[in-house]
Amino acid sequence: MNSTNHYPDRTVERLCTYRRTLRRCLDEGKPRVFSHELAAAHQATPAQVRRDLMTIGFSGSPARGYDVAGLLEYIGDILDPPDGTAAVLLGVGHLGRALLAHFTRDRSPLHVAAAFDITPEKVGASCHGCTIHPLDALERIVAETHATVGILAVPAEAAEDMALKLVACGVRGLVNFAPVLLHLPSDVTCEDIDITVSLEKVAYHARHAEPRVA
Amino acid sequence: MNSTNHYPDRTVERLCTYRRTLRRCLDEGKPRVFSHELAAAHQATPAQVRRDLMTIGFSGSPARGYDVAGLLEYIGDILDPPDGTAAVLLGVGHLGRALLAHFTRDRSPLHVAAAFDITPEKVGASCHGCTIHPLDALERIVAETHATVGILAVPAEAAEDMALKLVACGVRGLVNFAPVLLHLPSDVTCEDIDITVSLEKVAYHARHAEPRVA
DNA sequence: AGCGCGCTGTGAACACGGTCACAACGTGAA
DNA sequence: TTCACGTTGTGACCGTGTTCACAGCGCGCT
Repeated sequence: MNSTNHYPDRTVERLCTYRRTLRRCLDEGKPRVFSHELAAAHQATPAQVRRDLMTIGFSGSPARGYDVAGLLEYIGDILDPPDGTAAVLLGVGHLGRALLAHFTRDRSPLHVAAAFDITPEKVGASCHGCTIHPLDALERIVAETHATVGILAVPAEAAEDMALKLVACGVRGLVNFAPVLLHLPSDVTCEDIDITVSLEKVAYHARHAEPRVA
Repeated sequence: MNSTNHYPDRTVERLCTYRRTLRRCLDEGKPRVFSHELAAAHQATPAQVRRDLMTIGFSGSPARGYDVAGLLEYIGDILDPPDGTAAVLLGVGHLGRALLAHFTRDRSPLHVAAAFDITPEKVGASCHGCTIHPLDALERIVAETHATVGILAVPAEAAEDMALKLVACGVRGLVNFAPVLLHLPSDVTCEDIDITVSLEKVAYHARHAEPRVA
């Protein structure tokens, strides 16, 4: 378990979602959870949950389960940098606005620090509490806000350009909503969210599902 | 290769994206492609592409590659029902509106046939060319439009309820944007798109990426 | 016509994540 | 104090998806 190249992607993903359940437990005043409870709240088996917690090195106690507050903090230490994570949004179209609305509502250790758009008449305006900046302010604002991730909500044609601009500013993580593959340096992490593909996949599976299994 | 339970999810996903590249080839008047060209346009190796095409039973010719038009049609026969796929959208908030805008622009064999919302003042209005219906019209309209997939863009608290309503109407595929796990019958396919988790994952990986690899 | 290059098709090996099954152990009851 | 139950921690196993490596083959060049 060296310092670079940490935990597997799938495990990290589940950690993010375990947190939600743990927070709910905390809200409900539930001090301890069992692996099977966490498993039920996710798409997982108890063994999977235990394996994940083993992977990150968190121990529970037999017959009493895992300490909710302790686990929550432990996961937080893994996922969150001490000073929170700042993101910048590129492209304030329909999707960009929806994302801004989402992240101003959503309570999470992540916040969108600034938004950018090329359209001159959008620049200077504010959307869901976030000021829209011109593109040429990107480098300055990324530096000022210490943003480490970028959200690409721009048209497909502009996506790669914008991605490279972000990378040039030092951003090393991207979430890309444009339906194109971005060619990026290997030290940049990119998560593609392709709504059309997701829908087509689901439509396919829905057509070919067996009538009934369980 | 029985009729139910078809191709692996990952393969289907790549087929969706291969189509994009193939359409672009067609637009450019390129009649044939090699596996390494398709691979370069995706996150894949040439062997992966050949394996996918082998899986679906499409043959190319050595030294000339794959026929673009033929492959495009072949994939279309696999992915698209003969009469297209209709989807319904539940929840016309910020995200719902962005999705409507997206799908009225995007040319694909998929279209959003109707939108639904509980808010009385939204009902009856039209958004990006799509009429917003009241929830109690769901069953009728799903039947009329032969919608097979549902898009959930509702708050987390309402998601499971809405999902079950859709399933009761005969919908067997869901795309869920709400940050909760839906408990559904096993013959229903559900794809979760969780933007917060994606961002947290990317932020994590960005923090732990090795400084440079290739 | 013959040759060589470069592509496809595919069995075999590999890697990874997920699951099983069980030993170890703490807790609560008797 | 002792016992039995239920849960954790984990080595071994398994299945799936990806990659390797090479045989087979068609095209274009000479």
